[in-house]
Amino acid sequence: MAGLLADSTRAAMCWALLDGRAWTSRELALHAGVAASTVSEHLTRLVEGGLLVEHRQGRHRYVALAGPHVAELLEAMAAFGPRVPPRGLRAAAVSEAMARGRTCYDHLAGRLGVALRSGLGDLGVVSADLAITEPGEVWLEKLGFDPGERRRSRACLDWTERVPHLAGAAGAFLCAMFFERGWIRRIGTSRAVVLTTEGEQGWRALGLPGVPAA
Amino acid sequence: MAGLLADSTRAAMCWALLDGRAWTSRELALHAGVAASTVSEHLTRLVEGGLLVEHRQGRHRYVALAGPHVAELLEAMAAFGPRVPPRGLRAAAVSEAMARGRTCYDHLAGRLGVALRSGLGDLGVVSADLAITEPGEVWLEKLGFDPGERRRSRACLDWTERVPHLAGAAGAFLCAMFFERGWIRRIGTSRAVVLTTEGEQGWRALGLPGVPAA
DNA sequence: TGGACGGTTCGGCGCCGGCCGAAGTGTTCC
DNA sequence: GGAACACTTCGGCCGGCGCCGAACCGTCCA
Repeated sequence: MAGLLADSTRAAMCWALLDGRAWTSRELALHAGVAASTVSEHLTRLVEGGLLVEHRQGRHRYVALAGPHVAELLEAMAAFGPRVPPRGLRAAAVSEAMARGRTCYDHLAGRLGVALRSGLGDLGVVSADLAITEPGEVWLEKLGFDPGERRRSRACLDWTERVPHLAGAAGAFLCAMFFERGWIRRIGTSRAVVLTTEGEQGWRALGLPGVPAA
Repeated sequence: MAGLLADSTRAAMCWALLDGRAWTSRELALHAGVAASTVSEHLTRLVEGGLLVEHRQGRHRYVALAGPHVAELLEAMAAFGPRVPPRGLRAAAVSEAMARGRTCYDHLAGRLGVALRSGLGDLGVVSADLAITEPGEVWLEKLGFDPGERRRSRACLDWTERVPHLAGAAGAFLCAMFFERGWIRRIGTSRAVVLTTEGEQGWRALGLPGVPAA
């Protein structure tokens, strides 16, 4: 089973899927730099292994991570790997952008994610264990969080910061809200995100301390 | 990095080390059914990869898991694997014993571990998020738990039950206490454990509901 | 000071699996 | 209907890696 993630090409594909979107087979082939036939075989194995789910539509085959648990497993494993410094100016810039803030499947990670978590902790919305407190639930509902969703939040080990951050339903909700309100913006098509000026204002308006440096 | 766990021999070795003890190179070779030279190479790679730590003593080389995080990663990955039914009566018996109750590195897992967790939840010792509550802390201290230890408990995804159970300092403390008081006993030299009759009495004496079936 | 023993290093064997290109299937668009 | 396109299947190549046995190095014990 671990063999599924052992291959560098498959790992690259899963890593790309961590942006939470569904990719087409061709896109993954381009991204991974291998032939379409190779990707096809890999995808079949990953789907059979339960790591990915597929969704066929016309002549396209869309694949996505099978769920948040897969994303969390991936980031947890990445936290193990040897911290290889990126080679080249361009790679270093990309790496720095990712470390600053990024999406992790459906929630925020990187320094931005950690800042959000610690801010929520200061506000008393979540406990030190990343459980949502009762006042925190009220606070979230005011923002539009549906209490019918699973109340249980989840910790997700941050790949760059090596610190847990907020995942689960609440993490996904806040990330979506940040996007909707234009508080964060993707850098190109990557997973990296930046806090916009509106985002900084919103950050303060929520009462969150310590606006993260841009 | 994931390649370290991809090989079945290395996986078997790590799996054996999940009992929390330090094994010698020879024992692992016997267990895995490969030559000593092969094990030696595997161990070197696993140690370099940070999954294992070694401790040389005389002509022996003891290896153990590098920490609880490794154990949790292993069980989390095992929870993914296809539930292969064991082949043969003997294998089925072993599997059943493991599912009933076992140690997971330094804490309890299996149905016994899950029963413990839910019992602690009913008592209000831990929250639904497996965080230790304030009354829970008092409760644990009465049993001899050192509050100086990290208060943060950890969730560990149970391999057989697919449900999180109590790991971390509190989980390790309770498991050690159960052993000391003779409430649980290892079956042979395996990770599987059984609740003794003293254990059943103790279970009730603690006020835990639902004594797990023997 | 031998011999037994645990562990390591090295050379070589064999298999597994990732990769590609070519041919084939189904879909969409003109 | 035909052409372009996304994807799949198949055969074959090749590199990597797990495995072993043999030789070697230290440690422990008589």
